[in-house]
Amino acid sequence: MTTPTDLTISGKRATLADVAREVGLSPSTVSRALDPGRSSMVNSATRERIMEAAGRLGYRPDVQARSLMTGRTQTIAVIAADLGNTWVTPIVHGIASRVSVEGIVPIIAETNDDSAVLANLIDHMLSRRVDGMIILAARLPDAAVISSAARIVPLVVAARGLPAVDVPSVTVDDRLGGEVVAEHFADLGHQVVAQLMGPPDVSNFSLRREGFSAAAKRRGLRELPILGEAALPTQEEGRRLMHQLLTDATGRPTAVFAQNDPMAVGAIVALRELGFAVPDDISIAGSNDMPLTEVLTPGLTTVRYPGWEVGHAAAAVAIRLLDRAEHVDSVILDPVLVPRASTTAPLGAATLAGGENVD
Amino acid sequence: MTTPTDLTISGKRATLADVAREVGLSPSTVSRALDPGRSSMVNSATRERIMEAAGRLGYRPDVQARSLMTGRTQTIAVIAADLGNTWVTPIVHGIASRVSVEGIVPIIAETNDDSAVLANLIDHMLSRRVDGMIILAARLPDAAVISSAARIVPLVVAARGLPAVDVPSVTVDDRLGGEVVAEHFADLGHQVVAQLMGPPDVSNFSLRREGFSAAAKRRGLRELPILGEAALPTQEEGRRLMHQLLTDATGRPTAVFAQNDPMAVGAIVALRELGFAVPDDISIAGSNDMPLTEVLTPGLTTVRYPGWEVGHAAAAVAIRLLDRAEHVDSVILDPVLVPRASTTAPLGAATLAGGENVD
DNA sequence: CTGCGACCTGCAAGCGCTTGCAAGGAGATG
DNA sequence: CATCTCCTTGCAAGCGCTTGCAGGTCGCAG
Repeated sequence: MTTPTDLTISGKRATLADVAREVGLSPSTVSRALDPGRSSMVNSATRERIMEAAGRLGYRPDVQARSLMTGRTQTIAVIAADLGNTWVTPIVHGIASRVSVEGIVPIIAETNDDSAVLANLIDHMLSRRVDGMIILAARLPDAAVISSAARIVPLVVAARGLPAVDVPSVTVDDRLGGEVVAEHFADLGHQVVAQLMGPPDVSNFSLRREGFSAAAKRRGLRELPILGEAALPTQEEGRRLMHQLLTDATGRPTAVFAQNDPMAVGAIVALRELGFAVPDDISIAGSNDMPLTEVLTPGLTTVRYPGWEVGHAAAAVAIRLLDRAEHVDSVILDPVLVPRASTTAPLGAATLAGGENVD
Repeated sequence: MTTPTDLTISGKRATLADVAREVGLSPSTVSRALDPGRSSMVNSATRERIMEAAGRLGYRPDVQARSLMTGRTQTIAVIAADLGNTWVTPIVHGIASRVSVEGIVPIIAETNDDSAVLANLIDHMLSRRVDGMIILAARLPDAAVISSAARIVPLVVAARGLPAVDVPSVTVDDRLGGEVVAEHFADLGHQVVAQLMGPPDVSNFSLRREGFSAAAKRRGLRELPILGEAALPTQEEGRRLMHQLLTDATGRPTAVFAQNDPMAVGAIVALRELGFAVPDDISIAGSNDMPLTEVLTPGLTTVRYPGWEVGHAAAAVAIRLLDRAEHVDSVILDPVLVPRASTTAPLGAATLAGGENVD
């Protein structure tokens, strides 16, 4: 370090003025010389001197101060319901990947699914003058809050569509996700099927239900009525619903669609407890393609949820928005079925007896 | 909205001066009235008027501008190697939880394990005047870079200790993590054990190795020599190493410690391919307690890695640091063994089907 | 020799907020 | 009634940077 100034933690950093003084020029000139966009305005010899001095003093532009003038902070807020949710991570990852190439950096916060917190957070982020905002919510956030925020700052909703509000969103076609599972069951030759329903106020689940039911009907499958809903889309609830289904249903399905992977795992656990074999007695499919689902026994048939892509696309939309695009269309990505060992063609009815005597 | 001003996207937001004008006071007074810490300086009646006007105008303080004066941006940088890594997520989550209660918000970025990128990112974050920095790296980051950054900004390294550099860190005792597995094997009565080694330049793995070997020796177990190392700590590499172990080793272990869960899964896959039963022929333990390891068949014995706690503690250390604490001690958290079905007492030599006669 | 761009550089006015200091007024005190 | 204090409020000077505008120099054509 050739820096003459104190480098301790409290030592002041070099400012534009320091550099200017060092080379005997005005701050304006230094400012221009250091900005690649305007450095052509300054004599190249001077520019050299300035850059040399800047380097020597360890000058680093102050992004805060700059943004005060320019109005851009080069930050984007990412507001998630719960960072602990497995589906959130890849989305955040995708966002970070996309924005980082623009020199924009994501600021993250979580709402814990509390809409008051969400409103506060939006407010806080506006205070921070973020250039854009991406909201990641499973449940429907307060539409009024969202749309009023959208009027102030470029905003995109990811993972969750917002019907009837003119805010661009990036979602996965959950309806299609349900359909492909039903199609898969039909292709395998199943006739009687059922769903294990997640919390219905989360659109992802209700859309999967719709898609599954519609495709099942189209393919002439008999779908047993949905007996109950999971309070949370967890393994425990999946297990509970599977028990309920086998106890109370008016018929027995040969294939069951659990609306996410943890619930599917719970369903498999339940079946095992009751002495049924998966997939021989009952096929099970889940959704999301969580890590390790492939190595479960049996490997879980599931629907891959392209989280990274959602994040990437959401960031791209946000960027287009803050580049003053008038209107940007929402993006809908396709989920894709990943068939594995937990689904297979149904055996004859005979083998379905209480579970003993398979094979 | 009673706001008379334009609310379109380009409309200016209300500033302190606007509020001051509205109530006919100076900006200074308004500033004081709105800061809970100094609002006692202003007459309570005036304060009421100010707050009312602020609310009416939809005034929101500009954090950027404020930080220009105060020198604090209320942000903390979180620099991770790769947001896609499963162990990173809970740490980030823990960090967010801790800092949010201080009104601090995390800014995240990833290095892709590239130390040039790391240096740039640190620079960039300094430009943004972050109040503190938390570095999450699996591999040893350049110590010079780290320690010079630490001189400028409160910095803590998480998940990874930094020997010989005076920078506080928050880590999990990986050595102990290895020990508890060896102890567990010994308690079950195993005599011949082995490890599947992860990339040795990642300290977590080399420490696990040390711990395991030391404890094994202490308990009188025979540990087969480590034949090779994983290029990456993945399932595929775990599978490869397990094959290699059974082919080349001078003896056959009855229990194997795979240094993380994906490798353990790979090991199980390999054993299944070779016709060995887990845990009856060979017990397998992993490390990290990833989601779903519990429902694998067999449930995977593993070592729980307290990621959320690491993040939380790292944030706490950082906060103490930026509150001008002179020196803050590093934190070391204890991993804990989660015994499940993939480990059991060894059977007699006779039952070791594929293997002729170990023991 | 005058005039006119082209090219560089500096001035000064902010961006929206904080804060040390001083000033004004109202009570309180001797 | 003069003096002192406490309580409120305003002034003004920034924090570190950008930017419209003006001023200066120089080369060159008229």
